[in-house]
Amino acid sequence: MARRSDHTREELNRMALDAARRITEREGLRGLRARQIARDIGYTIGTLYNLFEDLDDLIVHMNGETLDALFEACSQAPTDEGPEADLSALAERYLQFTRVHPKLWNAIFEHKLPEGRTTPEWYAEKVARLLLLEQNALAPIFPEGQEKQLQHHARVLWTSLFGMASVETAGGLPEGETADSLVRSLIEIYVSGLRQMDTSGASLQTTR
Amino acid sequence: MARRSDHTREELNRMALDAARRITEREGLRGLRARQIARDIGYTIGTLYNLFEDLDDLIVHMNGETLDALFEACSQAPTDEGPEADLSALAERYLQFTRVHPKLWNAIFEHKLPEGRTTPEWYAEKVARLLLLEQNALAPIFPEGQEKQLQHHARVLWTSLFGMASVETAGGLPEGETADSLVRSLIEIYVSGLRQMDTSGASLQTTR
DNA sequence: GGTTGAAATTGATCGCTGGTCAATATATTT
DNA sequence: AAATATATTGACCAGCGATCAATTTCAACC
Repeated sequence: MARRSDHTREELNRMALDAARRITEREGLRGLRARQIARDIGYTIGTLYNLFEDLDDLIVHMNGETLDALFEACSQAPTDEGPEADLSALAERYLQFTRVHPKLWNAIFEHKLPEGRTTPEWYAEKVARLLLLEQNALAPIFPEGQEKQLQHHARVLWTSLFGMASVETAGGLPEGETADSLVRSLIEIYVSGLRQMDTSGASLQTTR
Repeated sequence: MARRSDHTREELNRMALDAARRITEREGLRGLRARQIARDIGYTIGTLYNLFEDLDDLIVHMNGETLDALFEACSQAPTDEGPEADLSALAERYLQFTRVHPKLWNAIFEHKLPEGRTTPEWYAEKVARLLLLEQNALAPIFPEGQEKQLQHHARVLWTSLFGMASVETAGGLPEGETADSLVRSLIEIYVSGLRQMDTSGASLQTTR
């Protein structure tokens, strides 16, 4: 009952996170049990707690990998066909991911660390990286030196996209309505509104 | 060890939901324990399970009351000062509620019923009722007979508002940015975009 | 007023959970 | 070969949600 050297620490980490992902995809965060992960990778619970501080830590790492996969999917979108097209393409990839991996994606927002604990720095970076994609797609709308406005409006679109995806995965849309259709209107109308403000000089106003 | 008749069944229900709400406001859904609720109302766990089917059932009822409170708060907003003003006022109430009761509001979306169970009918109605407020505020933009478009665009704004509130309560906004500021841009720009489409006749297009 | 049946309340109990840790076995270093 | 470090185990703990037989009280009826 001890060192098996069947796998390196890195391999065990991989195996555990893969197992956790499989369970979460199938049963959601609610069905994720430390004991099941351990069983799935052929080790005991003690070994699992030698790899991760606790279940929260493991989930944060799993969610980090989900953010990576989401970024990977979103990165495939073209970035040179104009703001409306680029934003739409980006949103399409995003929503496709949430539709293929609803429970995995949900886990990112369902999971709350206990009072007083915060996500590590690298986690915030994975989140920020995604927002940058939106920002880049929207950038052509704004002249140089309006970074603040660009960031602001990119965030408007990004948080809205999140809301739509969230409501869709929760089954909160009626028959005939989809997140795609909502986001299509959002991009079309919001961006045209932005352009309008731009030509009328109104975009110089602060976001207050 | 039996019938105390200190309280009616209705009173016990109230007490239990109040206790659950207090705990959730303080510690979040994660910290909500059946035993603690029972302790707080001065009864044992068996009695609690005589009142509610299980913890999920109790949480659904608690969330239902949160939706009621949210509706109450949102209903206070004026409804006769034009779409932009009404939508802004509505969003303001909404966001104020999420800021005063972040964990309670979060519980609505954090809580997932186990596979195969669905929320009761009255719950869906409480959700739908809120969306109707948004729809009413937006209605003046649309001529008679464009109910479908109205519903669609109201949903765009409503899901976006949800996304912004959600990101804010999760602490996902940087210094200097707030859900209010995001939602202000959204309403201003989206509604002006809608008006634009209207006068150009483009609003006749389907939402596809 | 006494009897009876229904409803409420209790708390021991169950199977499970996340998490700990002394004991043990293997690998690595000396 | 001995000593040290590390990995692994699984019994163990407190606590969880949930169940239910036993008990007590209430309400209805005669």
